[in-house]
Amino acid sequence: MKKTILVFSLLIFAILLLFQISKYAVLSGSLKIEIIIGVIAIVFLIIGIYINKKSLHKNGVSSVGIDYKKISELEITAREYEVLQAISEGLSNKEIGNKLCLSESTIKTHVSNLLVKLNAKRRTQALQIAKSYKII
Amino acid sequence: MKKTILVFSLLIFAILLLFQISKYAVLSGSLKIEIIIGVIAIVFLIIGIYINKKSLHKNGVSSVGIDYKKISELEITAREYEVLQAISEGLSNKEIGNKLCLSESTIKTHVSNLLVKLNAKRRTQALQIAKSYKII
DNA sequence: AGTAGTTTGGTACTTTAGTATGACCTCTAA
DNA sequence: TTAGAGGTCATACTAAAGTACCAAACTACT
Repeated sequence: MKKTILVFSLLIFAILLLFQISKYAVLSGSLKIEIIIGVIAIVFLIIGIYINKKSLHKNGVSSVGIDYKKISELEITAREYEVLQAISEGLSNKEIGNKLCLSESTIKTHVSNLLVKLNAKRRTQALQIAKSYKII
Repeated sequence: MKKTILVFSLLIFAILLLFQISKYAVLSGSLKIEIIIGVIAIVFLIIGIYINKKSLHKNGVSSVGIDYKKISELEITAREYEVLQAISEGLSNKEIGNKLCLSESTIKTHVSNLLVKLNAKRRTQALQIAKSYKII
């Protein structure tokens, strides 16, 4: 948040500076009006692109990162988290067991524990909840 | 494609017009330089935002929205898509039936069709595939 | 009016998921 | 050293999920 404020302050300052420079440059006749307008146009074109990209990142799908704090808050263990990730890949219990070199029983135990910790009734609901918590 | 060329031609013409108007307005002293620069800045800011949005739409799917083209490409019907969305909310077949005022049998039919169309073996896999296609 | 596609629902069945419980092992901190 | 936590696996069970049919009704288009 602080970074955003800093960036915007600098941006506004730069724009004001640009305005003043261009104004005096034109009045003193040291620069042609076409060049000033061209520079202004290019600068604001870039700013427009930048702002748009930012806003898309903000309310977009773009991954923000995983909330590791939440994972430990929910007391989800490393093994359980591995299983959760495998579930999100759409694997069955047997396939997860295969992938992690464990028996299907073990996976079932982990899944059961996960469902309790995530307060879910099904693995699909666990997925939805985990996503809302930003832990996958 | 023709539309794009037309839009760009008009845009370039408008920009050139703007340049000339602003130049003569300043030289004749009928408008203050600050106002001209401000207008130029705003216009190019908007153009920048517009171009960026266009380019995002162009190379693949827009990072924000849903790839509706892909949905129809996969021949997923409206009802099936509703069911797919309900699955992504972590609902069971019975709950989906409840939500859409349909029997569980009907939901099972829709789910089965969805799995075939998405080439998935399980609903969790369907979810993962649907996400990779950006249709949910 | 007939055809194709969608939607809805059913039965009967197999497979997968999930629960409950108990057992054994390993590691770590009190 | 012993209690606790994490991990592993098993059995037995119930509940969902998914498959494979079938059939009727309801569009929309020709």
